[in-house]
Amino acid sequence: MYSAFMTTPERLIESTRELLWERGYVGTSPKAIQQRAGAGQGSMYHHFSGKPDLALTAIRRTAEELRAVAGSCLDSPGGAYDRVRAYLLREREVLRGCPIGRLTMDPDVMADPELRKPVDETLDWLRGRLAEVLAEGRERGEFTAGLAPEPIAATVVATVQGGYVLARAAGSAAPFDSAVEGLLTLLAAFKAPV
Amino acid sequence: MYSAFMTTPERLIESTRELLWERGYVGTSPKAIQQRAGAGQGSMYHHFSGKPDLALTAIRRTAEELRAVAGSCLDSPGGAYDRVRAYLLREREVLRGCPIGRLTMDPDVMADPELRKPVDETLDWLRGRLAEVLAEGRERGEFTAGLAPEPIAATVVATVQGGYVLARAAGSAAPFDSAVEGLLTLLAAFKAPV
DNA sequence: GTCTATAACACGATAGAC
DNA sequence: GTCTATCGTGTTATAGAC
Repeated sequence: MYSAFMTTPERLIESTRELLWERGYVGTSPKAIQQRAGAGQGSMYHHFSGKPDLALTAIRRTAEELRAVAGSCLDSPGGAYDRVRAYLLREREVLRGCPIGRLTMDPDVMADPELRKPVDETLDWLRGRLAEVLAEGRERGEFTAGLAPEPIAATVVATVQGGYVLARAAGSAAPFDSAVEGLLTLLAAFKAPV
Repeated sequence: MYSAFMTTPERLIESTRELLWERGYVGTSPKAIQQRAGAGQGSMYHHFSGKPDLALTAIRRTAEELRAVAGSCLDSPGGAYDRVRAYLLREREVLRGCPIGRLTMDPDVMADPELRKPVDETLDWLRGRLAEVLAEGRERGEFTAGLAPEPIAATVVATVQGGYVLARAAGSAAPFDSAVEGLLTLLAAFKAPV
């Protein structure tokens, strides 16, 4: 239940965002959304055409939020290694998983091009942005020439996404932290000698 | 639909394994299982107590299979780096994702300790086995002393699990292959000079 | 804008005939 | 062992009153 100071559509969107994160698209029913939002059925169908419409709005907002947070880590001043490190070590609710990445395992999301698009674009953007930071670092001589920006960027994003999987399986954030630690020591080997 | 030479329970288990892989636990209904298995409702409830029972049987079998395949890569003769490489490069249906890892995003699987156990144990075993191989390689002088087996093992498994996420989002195996390539170049930097 | 009523169907399971 | 019938509930809406 949300504050009465939020409008009904706003409460519906926020409740959908939470449920998509917790239970995915397949596991989230309109009824559950309505109950969490404290809104009736008529209300939901007045503001949105149905479950897909509401989900699309929710996913887009979550995607934008993720871009903003990741972007602020990667745009920060400082060296390339430290910016990647900041992205990897940023505060996370590890056991909840990634609200965007988890949608890739949802068959109904992947089957709908509209729902799928923001998921694809967000992870693609993230990989691209990381590759830019790494390339910049290499050109500035912070990294050795052997560092290939695109594959390493994919490895960084994959480590985070897979870290969530390991953490959720274990019921503990430890494997996530361990995977990130491992990646950072590997990456540190490519720092050019000062 | 399966061969008539498979027993009914066998067809039910195999059909459940496929559906859990494709749609997850929440997205898989008893009806869908029965239809794919070519079995009636009465048949399913005669051989299994219900959806959780059938799912448990299916998950255990899939977990065992994954252990066997991963184990055969990691137990192969040869150097530690090559064995990890063999695990990373083994044939995979990348776009289908990991049949075990995907279950970590399923709320009903995570909520049931019995269903969750094989998922946890499999990924935990995999991390442990990789750590053993890496530790062995370090002791034999194949890797430099700076390589920490446990964190790197977590990074390896996370890269694979996250690689699936990236591939499914992109609708292409390319990001998976890229992430693995990146990890292998990072790992190669820790090979001791010959 | 929000509410209740209703619909047609799916879910997950049980009962009992065959 | 397998089948159909039935059950109570949930799903995803639409209709129409307020």
